[in-house]
Amino acid sequence: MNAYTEKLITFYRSHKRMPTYAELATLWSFKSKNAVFRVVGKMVAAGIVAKDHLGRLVPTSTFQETPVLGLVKAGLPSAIDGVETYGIDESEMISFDEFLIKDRAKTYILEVDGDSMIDAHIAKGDLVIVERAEKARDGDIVIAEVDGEWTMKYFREQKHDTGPWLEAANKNYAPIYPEHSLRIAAIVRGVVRKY
Amino acid sequence: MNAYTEKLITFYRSHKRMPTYAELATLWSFKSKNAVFRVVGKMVAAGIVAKDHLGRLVPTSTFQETPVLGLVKAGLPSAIDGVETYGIDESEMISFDEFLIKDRAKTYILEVDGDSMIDAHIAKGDLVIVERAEKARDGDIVIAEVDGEWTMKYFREQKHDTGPWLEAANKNYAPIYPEHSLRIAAIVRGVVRKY
DNA sequence: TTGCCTAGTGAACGAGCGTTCACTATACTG
DNA sequence: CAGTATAGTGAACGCTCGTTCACTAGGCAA
Repeated sequence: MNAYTEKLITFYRSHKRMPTYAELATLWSFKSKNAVFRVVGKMVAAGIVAKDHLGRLVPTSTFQETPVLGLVKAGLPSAIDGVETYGIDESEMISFDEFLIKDRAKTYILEVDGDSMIDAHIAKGDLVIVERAEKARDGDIVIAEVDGEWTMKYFREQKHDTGPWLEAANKNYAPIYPEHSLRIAAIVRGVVRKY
Repeated sequence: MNAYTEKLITFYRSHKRMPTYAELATLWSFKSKNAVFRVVGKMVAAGIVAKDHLGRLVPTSTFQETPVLGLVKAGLPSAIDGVETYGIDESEMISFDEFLIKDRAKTYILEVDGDSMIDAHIAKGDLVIVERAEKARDGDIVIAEVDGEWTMKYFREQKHDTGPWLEAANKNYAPIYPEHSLRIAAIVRGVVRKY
């Protein structure tokens, strides 16, 4: 991660687009676009950036991602070295948006209220990433309408005579055996909590 | 969210840059760039996209974000309507990357191992977003090196004669009163879990 | 010293950019 | 029916784009 790359990424993150060669000349303190042209050429060769079908720069994965350093408890020594020394070149990088969302058109966020899924470590105030779906598999955490009321629970397929039912992750809540209707609206794909 | 906007956002997400007017003409099935020019003009007026200091299109918040529909348990009726009807125009939108990360240069991701923070609903396999820091405040969840070992715990300031100490969120783990050293490496800012 | 590589300058190129203008066809208004 | 918006076409504009070429200065090897 050299100085050129750093400034380029900073530009991209603040402007939400790639700079032109003229802008890069200013950014990198070159007086000629040709100097920029050759530095960019090396970056492309190194896979730091990519080029469009007609010359324009396109960001690679590096630009929106955050380094994953390792386990918090096991194998930490070398990982935590990274925290101190900025030695992030070899670590994995992820973007939360890409990590959490598979099908954008079907994905929504809901804020959690209540404690019925607390034993699954989904607490009040957490955000859940849900994906619209009509069907779920046993064990999925689903957003469902059961007998006219909406709720988030574990989906249980069969095992009870009356067909699919719902189970809370909290022993204070009884299982829900739908009387009239059970309609799946979405499946929970992830949980996010911020402090 | 009309058809023009949808196609534009799709283009941006797959190409990671804004299209040119010529590309938009193809995308929107116009034969003239002028038709594009006027549609874009209305979009800019409506705040859907923005323009650069020299004409080029720049994405707004809409482009990388996901709609937040509402609470899972309370006030759900209207919110869940959104899930079904795509009526997402009025809902809040967030980008996880922007939501979770304040200072990119100081932020890293760690994978959680062990169950010492389980009562804080941070389980094995979760990812924690941490921000490098030397100091923490009472109650923060920190990544720290205590007497040569790395751990994730609640940071407790004073209250014990020997100075700051660490507390697990699991009654099976005893509090940690550092004998020689307690060094804060990072503060936990968020948790992410994927199913 | 000579020769060669590297890094940078500065001018020039065609192509594609966003934008403007003149014009056409359709639809709504009185 | 004429009159006026509205939406689209197609050609043209100046400007900036990425790229190329010719040239200069410094460093290193033979």
